[in-house]
Amino acid sequence: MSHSGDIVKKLTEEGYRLTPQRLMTIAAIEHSDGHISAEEIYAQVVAKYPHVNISTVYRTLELLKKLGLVTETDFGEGRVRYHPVGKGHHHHLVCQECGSITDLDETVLTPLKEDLLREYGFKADLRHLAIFGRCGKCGG
Amino acid sequence: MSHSGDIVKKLTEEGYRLTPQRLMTIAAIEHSDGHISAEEIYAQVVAKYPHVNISTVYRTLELLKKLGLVTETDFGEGRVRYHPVGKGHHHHLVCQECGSITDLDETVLTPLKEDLLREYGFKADLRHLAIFGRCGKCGG
DNA sequence: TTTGTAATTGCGAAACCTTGCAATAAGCCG
DNA sequence: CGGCTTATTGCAAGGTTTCGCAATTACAAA
Repeated sequence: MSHSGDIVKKLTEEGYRLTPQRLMTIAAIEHSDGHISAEEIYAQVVAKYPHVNISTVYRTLELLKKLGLVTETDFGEGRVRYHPVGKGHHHHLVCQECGSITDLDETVLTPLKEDLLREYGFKADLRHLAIFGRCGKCGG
Repeated sequence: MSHSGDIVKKLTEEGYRLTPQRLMTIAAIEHSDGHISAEEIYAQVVAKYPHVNISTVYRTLELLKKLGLVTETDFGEGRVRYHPVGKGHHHHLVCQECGSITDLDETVLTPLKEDLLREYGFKADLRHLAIFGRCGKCGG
């Protein structure tokens, strides 16, 4: 299982420095509901360290993505949201008509992932996907 | 089958005005190899109408998307690419290690689409997807 | 604890895309 | 063909994200 601190531990193991900016960014992600934007993270970090720059938050997010510690999902809002991998994976059905969002278990994409691996030798990174379309209510 | 002019025809039918800016944008998309960026479209339009603004290109692209005439694909380059629907659908496997791109027939996603429709009544719009991961050569 | 070094940050600028608003012009109607 | 209406455009400003560079600082080693 995972708990708060996993991300910090991994960073240390990999030899990355634990700066206050990184620790605050990580805390914001881990204490969020799991779908937090860079701007929201930045707001929390600035509350404690007013001189911090938002580009540092973006750089931390990029690092955590690279290490596979957070996933990035585009809900079509004009900005991207972040989720700690330790909190589990899932996907979202986003209705382009009414904007409703339905959560989806990650197993829905397992057959596709296996297909791509078998047919193309490709290891797809499908951990937190937003799929756009029309929900049942809005029909087609 | 489809040919150049389909998009213009559809716009007329739907009551949209055929401005030179729109016609040039459409021509650029239709004469492209099928994966053209807004900036590239803009460069072609400006060559003929130097006073045109890039926001007009973006607005035309948004309109064509809404009408289902072009698809938008994010190859992870920091900008999005456009493709005329008339030229057929396909998907891409994008390797995050070496950057290689493998084309994929759209049928690969048919089972997933049917699944989502059956289980959730959701009509997924999966016409031109970029799937990220690692290709066979780069392994994991 | 102090020093050294290289990773990290802050800053400013820039790239990509969107939006509000006033000016323009496409297409309809006479 | 000429005027009318309103969709469309250009412009300018703003939002999100990235990047180069010089200054800072975390951590290792003395």
